[in-house]
Amino acid sequence: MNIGKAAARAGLTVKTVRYYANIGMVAPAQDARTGYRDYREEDIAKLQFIGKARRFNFSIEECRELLSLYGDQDRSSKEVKALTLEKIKEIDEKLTELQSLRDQLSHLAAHCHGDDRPDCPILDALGGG
Amino acid sequence: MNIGKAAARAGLTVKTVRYYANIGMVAPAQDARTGYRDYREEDIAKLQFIGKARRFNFSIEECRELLSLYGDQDRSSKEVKALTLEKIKEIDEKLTELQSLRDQLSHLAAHCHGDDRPDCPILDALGGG
DNA sequence: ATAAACTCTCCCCTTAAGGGAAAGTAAAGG
DNA sequence: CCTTTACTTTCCCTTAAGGGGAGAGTTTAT
Repeated sequence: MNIGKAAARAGLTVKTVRYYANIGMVAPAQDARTGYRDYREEDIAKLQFIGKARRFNFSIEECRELLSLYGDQDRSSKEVKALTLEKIKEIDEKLTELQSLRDQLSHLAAHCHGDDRPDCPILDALGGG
Repeated sequence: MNIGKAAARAGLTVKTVRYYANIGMVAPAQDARTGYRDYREEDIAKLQFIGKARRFNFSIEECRELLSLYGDQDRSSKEVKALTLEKIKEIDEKLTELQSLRDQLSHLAAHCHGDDRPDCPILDALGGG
Protein backbone atom coordinates (compact mmCIF):
# COMPACT_ATOMS: atom_id res chain seq x y z
CA MET A 1 0.00 0.00 0.00
CA ASN A 2 1.35 3.42 -0.94
CA ILE A 3 1.97 6.13 1.60
CA GLY A 4 -1.05 8.22 0.67
CA LYS A 5 -3.46 5.40 1.32
CA ALA A 6 -1.62 4.40 4.46
CA ALA A 7 -1.76 7.92 5.81
CA ALA A 8 -5.48 8.15 5.08
CA ARG A 9 -6.10 4.80 6.78
CA ALA A 10 -4.22 5.99 9.87
CA GLY A 11 -5.75 9.45 9.91
CA LEU A 12 -2.38 11.11 9.52
CA THR A 13 -0.81 13.33 6.89
CA VAL A 14 1.64 11.96 4.36
CA LYS A 15 4.29 14.27 5.77
CA THR A 16 3.78 12.84 9.23
CA VAL A 17 3.94 9.25 8.04
CA ARG A 18 7.08 9.97 6.04
CA TYR A 19 8.54 11.58 9.15
CA TYR A 20 7.83 8.46 11.19
CA ALA A 21 9.60 6.45 8.51
CA ASN A 22 12.61 8.76 8.60
CA ILE A 23 13.02 8.51 12.37
CA GLY A 24 12.73 4.75 12.15
CA MET A 25 9.48 4.41 14.03
CA VAL A 26 7.46 2.82 11.24
CA ALA A 27 9.85 2.19 8.37
CA PRO A 28 8.36 -0.02 5.65
CA ALA A 29 10.29 -1.56 2.81
CA GLN A 30 10.99 0.67 -0.17
CA ASP A 31 10.88 -0.43 -3.78
CA ALA A 32 14.42 -0.78 -5.07
CA ARG A 33 13.67 1.04 -8.30
CA THR A 34 11.08 3.71 -7.46
CA GLY A 35 11.78 4.24 -3.79
CA TYR A 36 8.05 4.01 -3.09
CA ARG A 37 7.29 2.83 0.40
CA ASP A 38 5.10 -0.21 0.77
CA TYR A 39 2.91 -0.25 3.88
CA ARG A 40 1.44 -3.48 5.19
CA GLU A 41 -1.52 -3.93 7.50
CA GLU A 42 0.81 -4.33 10.41
CA ASP A 43 2.31 -0.92 9.65
CA ILE A 44 -1.13 0.64 9.46
CA ALA A 45 -1.91 -0.71 12.90
CA LYS A 46 1.26 0.81 14.26
CA LEU A 47 0.52 4.16 12.65
CA GLN A 48 -2.96 4.18 14.14
CA PHE A 49 -1.52 3.28 17.50
CA ILE A 50 0.96 6.14 17.33
CA GLY A 51 -1.67 8.59 16.14
CA LYS A 52 -3.80 7.77 19.12
CA ALA A 53 -0.95 7.92 21.59
CA ARG A 54 0.10 11.30 20.17
CA ARG A 55 -3.45 12.55 20.66
CA PHE A 56 -3.04 11.42 24.27
CA ASN A 57 -0.07 13.78 24.46
CA PHE A 58 2.56 11.08 24.57
CA SER A 59 5.80 12.33 23.02
CA ILE A 60 7.44 10.60 20.09
CA GLU A 61 9.91 8.93 22.41
CA GLU A 62 7.15 7.76 24.71
CA CYS A 63 5.31 6.47 21.68
CA ARG A 64 8.40 4.52 20.80
CA GLU A 65 8.41 2.97 24.26
CA LEU A 66 4.72 2.17 24.14
CA LEU A 67 5.16 0.73 20.68
CA SER A 68 7.84 -1.64 21.85
CA LEU A 69 5.61 -2.73 24.72
CA TYR A 70 2.73 -3.05 22.29
CA GLY A 71 4.76 -5.26 20.00
CA ASP A 72 6.12 -7.33 22.86
CA GLN A 73 4.03 -10.41 23.50
CA ASP A 74 5.46 -10.70 26.99
CA ARG A 75 4.89 -7.07 27.89
CA SER A 76 3.65 -6.36 31.35
CA SER A 77 0.87 -3.90 31.90
CA LYS A 78 2.88 -2.63 34.87
CA GLU A 79 5.21 -0.62 32.66
CA VAL A 80 2.38 0.77 30.59
CA LYS A 81 0.47 1.83 33.65
CA ALA A 82 3.56 3.46 35.14
CA LEU A 83 4.11 5.47 31.99
CA THR A 84 0.47 6.52 31.97
CA LEU A 85 0.46 7.54 35.63
CA GLU A 86 3.57 9.59 35.04
CA LYS A 87 1.87 11.29 32.13
CA ILE A 88 -1.16 12.04 34.33
CA LYS A 89 1.11 13.59 36.91
CA GLU A 90 2.66 15.83 34.31
CA ILE A 91 -0.76 16.90 33.15
CA ASP A 92 -1.78 17.68 36.72
CA GLU A 93 1.24 19.92 37.14
CA LYS A 94 0.46 21.68 33.90
CA LEU A 95 -3.14 22.13 35.03
CA THR A 96 -2.08 23.69 38.31
CA GLU A 97 0.33 26.01 36.60
CA LEU A 98 -2.18 27.11 34.00
CA GLN A 99 -4.88 27.62 36.62
CA SER A 100 -2.61 29.87 38.64
CA LEU A 101 -1.68 31.79 35.54
CA ARG A 102 -5.32 32.21 34.66
CA ASP A 103 -6.17 33.47 38.13
CA GLN A 104 -3.46 36.07 38.02
CA LEU A 105 -4.40 37.36 34.60
CA SER A 106 -8.06 37.30 35.51
CA HIS A 107 -7.37 39.32 38.63
CA LEU A 108 -5.46 41.88 36.61
CA ALA A 109 -8.13 42.12 33.95
CA ALA A 110 -10.83 42.57 36.55
CA HIS A 111 -9.08 45.62 37.93
CA CYS A 112 -8.42 47.19 34.55
CA HIS A 113 -11.20 49.60 33.61
CA GLY A 114 -10.52 48.95 29.95
CA ASP A 115 -11.32 52.33 28.53
CA ASP A 116 -9.17 54.97 26.86
CA ARG A 117 -7.48 56.25 29.97
CA PRO A 118 -3.78 55.53 29.84
CA ASP A 119 -3.37 54.01 33.26
CA CYS A 120 -3.72 50.25 33.30
CA PRO A 121 -3.19 47.87 36.20
CA ILE A 122 -2.00 45.13 33.86
CA LEU A 123 0.85 47.16 32.46
CA ASP A 124 1.56 48.46 35.95
CA ALA A 125 1.85 44.92 37.23
CA LEU A 126 4.14 43.94 34.38
CA GLY A 127 6.24 47.05 34.66
CA GLY A 128 6.43 47.48 38.42
CA GLY A 129 9.23 45.82 40.44
CA MET B 1 26.10 48.45 31.31
CA ASN B 2 27.37 45.21 29.73
CA ILE B 3 25.07 42.37 28.79
CA GLY B 4 26.01 40.15 31.72
CA LYS B 5 25.02 42.71 34.30
CA ALA B 6 21.91 43.62 32.35
CA ALA B 7 20.83 39.99 32.15
CA ALA B 8 21.38 39.55 35.89
CA ARG B 9 19.39 42.70 36.64
CA ALA B 10 16.52 41.44 34.52
CA GLY B 11 16.66 37.88 35.80
CA LEU B 12 17.34 36.50 32.34
CA THR B 13 20.21 34.60 30.77
CA VAL B 14 22.77 36.33 28.57
CA LYS B 15 21.66 34.12 25.69
CA THR B 16 18.09 35.25 26.10
CA VAL B 17 19.00 38.92 26.26
CA ARG B 18 21.18 38.59 23.18
CA TYR B 19 18.30 36.85 21.44
CA TYR B 20 16.00 39.77 22.27
CA ALA B 21 18.60 42.10 20.79
CA ASN B 22 18.84 40.03 17.62
CA ILE B 23 15.11 40.03 17.00
CA GLY B 24 15.03 43.77 17.57
CA MET B 25 12.96 43.74 20.74
CA VAL B 26 15.51 45.36 23.03
CA ALA B 27 18.43 46.39 20.86
CA PRO B 28 20.87 48.67 22.67
CA ALA B 29 23.68 50.57 21.00
CA GLN B 30 26.85 48.63 20.31
CA ASP B 31 30.34 50.01 20.69
CA ALA B 32 31.79 50.75 17.26
CA ARG B 33 35.11 49.14 18.06
CA THR B 34 34.37 46.21 20.38
CA GLY B 35 30.78 45.44 19.43
CA TYR B 36 29.88 45.31 23.13
CA ARG B 37 26.25 46.16 23.78
CA ASP B 38 25.55 48.99 26.18
CA TYR B 39 22.36 48.61 28.21
CA ARG B 40 20.72 51.63 29.82
CA GLU B 41 18.23 51.67 32.68
CA GLU B 42 15.42 52.02 30.21
CA ASP B 43 16.51 48.81 28.52
CA ILE B 44 16.64 46.99 31.85
CA ALA B 45 13.07 48.04 32.52
CA LYS B 46 12.01 46.68 29.17
CA LEU B 47 13.82 43.40 29.77
CA GLN B 48 12.15 43.01 33.15
CA PHE B 49 8.82 43.79 31.57
CA ILE B 50 9.33 41.14 28.91
CA GLY B 51 10.51 38.59 31.44
CA LYS B 52 7.39 39.05 33.44
CA ALA B 53 5.09 38.95 30.41
CA ARG B 54 6.80 35.76 29.24
CA ARG B 55 6.17 34.23 32.65
CA PHE B 56 2.52 35.17 32.05
CA ASN B 57 2.69 33.02 28.92
CA PHE B 58 2.57 35.89 26.47
CA SER B 59 4.40 34.97 23.27
CA ILE B 60 7.31 37.00 21.96
CA GLU B 61 5.04 38.69 19.45
CA GLU B 62 2.51 39.51 22.14
CA CYS B 63 5.30 40.87 24.27
CA ARG B 64 6.24 43.08 21.38
CA GLU B 65 2.69 44.42 21.26
CA LEU B 66 2.53 44.95 24.99
CA LEU B 67 5.90 46.62 24.90
CA SER B 68 4.78 49.12 22.30
CA LEU B 69 1.70 49.86 24.41
CA TYR B 70 3.92 50.11 27.47
CA GLY B 71 6.16 52.63 25.77
CA ASP B 72 3.29 54.61 24.36
CA GLN B 73 2.30 57.50 26.59
CA ASP B 74 -1.09 57.69 24.92
CA ARG B 75 -1.79 54.02 25.21
CA SER B 76 -5.28 52.99 26.14
CA SER B 77 -5.86 50.28 28.67
CA LYS B 78 -8.57 48.98 26.34
CA GLU B 79 -6.08 47.29 24.06
CA VAL B 80 -4.12 45.80 26.91
CA LYS B 81 -7.24 44.42 28.50
CA ALA B 82 -8.38 42.95 25.19
CA LEU B 83 -5.07 41.17 24.74
CA THR B 84 -5.25 39.86 28.29
CA LEU B 85 -8.81 38.60 27.94
CA GLU B 86 -7.85 36.84 24.73
CA LYS B 87 -4.97 35.19 26.53
CA ILE B 88 -7.33 34.07 29.32
CA LYS B 89 -9.61 32.54 26.73
CA GLU B 90 -6.72 30.61 25.24
CA ILE B 91 -5.76 29.35 28.67
CA ASP B 92 -9.34 28.26 29.33
CA GLU B 93 -9.36 26.24 26.13
CA LYS B 94 -6.09 24.65 27.04
CA LEU B 95 -7.43 23.84 30.51
CA THR B 96 -10.51 22.15 29.08
CA GLU B 97 -8.45 20.13 26.67
CA LEU B 98 -5.97 19.03 29.31
CA GLN B 99 -8.74 18.15 31.75
CA SER B 100 -10.41 15.93 29.17
CA LEU B 101 -7.11 14.30 28.39
CA ARG B 102 -6.48 13.69 32.06
CA ASP B 103 -9.90 12.13 32.54
CA GLN B 104 -9.39 9.72 29.69
CA LEU B 105 -5.96 8.62 30.82
CA SER B 106 -7.15 8.37 34.41
CA HIS B 107 -10.02 6.18 33.34
CA LEU B 108 -7.69 3.89 31.43
CA ALA B 109 -5.21 3.68 34.30
CA ALA B 110 -7.96 2.87 36.75
CA HIS B 111 -8.95 -0.16 34.72
CA CYS B 112 -5.42 -1.42 34.22
CA HIS B 113 -4.50 -3.94 36.91
CA GLY B 114 -0.85 -2.99 36.54
CA ASP B 115 0.73 -6.33 37.22
CA ASP B 116 2.75 -8.65 35.04
CA ARG B 117 -0.11 -10.04 33.06
CA PRO B 118 0.21 -9.03 29.43
CA ASP B 119 -3.30 -7.75 28.89
CA CYS B 120 -3.63 -4.04 29.47
CA PRO B 121 -6.67 -1.83 28.84
CA ILE B 122 -4.44 1.10 28.01
CA LEU B 123 -2.70 -0.65 25.16
CA ASP B 124 -6.02 -2.13 24.11
CA ALA B 125 -7.51 1.35 23.93
CA LEU B 126 -4.58 2.64 21.93
CA GLY B 127 -4.47 -0.32 19.62
CA GLY B 128 -8.15 -0.97 19.11
CA GLY B 129 -10.01 0.69 16.19
C1' DA C 1 0.22 10.41 -25.87
C1' DT C 2 -0.51 13.38 -22.49
C1' DA C 3 -2.31 15.33 -18.38
C1' DA C 4 -3.36 14.64 -13.60
C1' DA C 5 -2.27 12.59 -9.43
C1' DC C 6 0.98 10.54 -6.63
C1' DT C 7 5.62 9.80 -4.70
C1' DC C 8 10.49 10.66 -3.91
C1' DT C 9 14.43 13.49 -1.75
C1' DC C 10 16.16 17.83 -0.30
C1' DC C 11 16.06 22.11 1.94
C1' DC C 12 14.19 25.83 4.68
C1' DC C 13 10.67 27.31 8.28
C1' DT C 14 8.40 27.28 12.74
C1' DT C 15 9.26 28.73 19.02
C1' DA C 16 12.31 30.65 22.02
C1' DA C 17 16.05 30.16 23.00
C1' DG C 18 20.55 26.68 24.65
C1' DG C 19 25.27 24.80 23.70
C1' DG C 20 29.57 25.38 22.26
C1' DA C 21 33.58 27.04 19.21
C1' DA C 22 36.82 30.50 17.94
C1' DA C 23 38.31 35.01 18.58
C1' DG C 24 38.56 39.53 20.56
C1' DT C 25 38.35 42.57 24.96
C1' DA C 26 38.62 43.84 29.78
C1' DA C 27 39.84 43.47 34.42
C1' DA C 28 42.57 41.62 38.15
C1' DG C 29 46.80 39.91 40.14
C1' DG C 30 51.75 39.46 40.52
C1' DC D 1 54.31 44.73 31.94
C1' DC D 2 52.63 40.16 31.48
C1' DT D 3 49.58 36.57 32.25
C1' DT D 4 45.43 34.51 33.69
C1' DT D 5 40.69 34.75 34.12
C1' DA D 6 36.31 36.57 33.03
C1' DC D 7 33.49 38.57 29.80
C1' DT D 8 31.75 39.52 25.17
C1' DT D 9 31.24 38.92 20.17
C1' DT D 10 29.56 36.27 15.98
C1' DC D 11 28.55 31.90 13.95
C1' DC D 12 26.63 27.49 13.52
C1' DC D 13 24.06 23.42 15.24
C1' DT D 14 20.17 21.56 18.07
C1' DT D 15 15.75 21.19 20.06
C1' DA D 16 9.76 18.82 18.83
C1' DA D 17 7.16 17.42 15.42
C1' DG D 18 6.39 18.06 11.54
C1' DG D 19 4.69 21.90 7.38
C1' DG D 20 5.62 24.05 2.86
C1' DG D 21 7.33 23.88 -1.41
C1' DA D 22 10.80 22.79 -5.32
C1' DG D 23 12.20 19.71 -8.77
C1' DA D 24 12.19 15.19 -10.56
C1' DG D 25 10.48 10.63 -11.29
C1' DT D 26 6.22 7.32 -11.50
C1' DT D 27 1.65 5.70 -12.09
C1' DT D 28 -2.99 6.15 -13.53
C1' DA D 29 -6.70 7.96 -16.25
C1' DT D 30 -8.38 9.88 -20.22
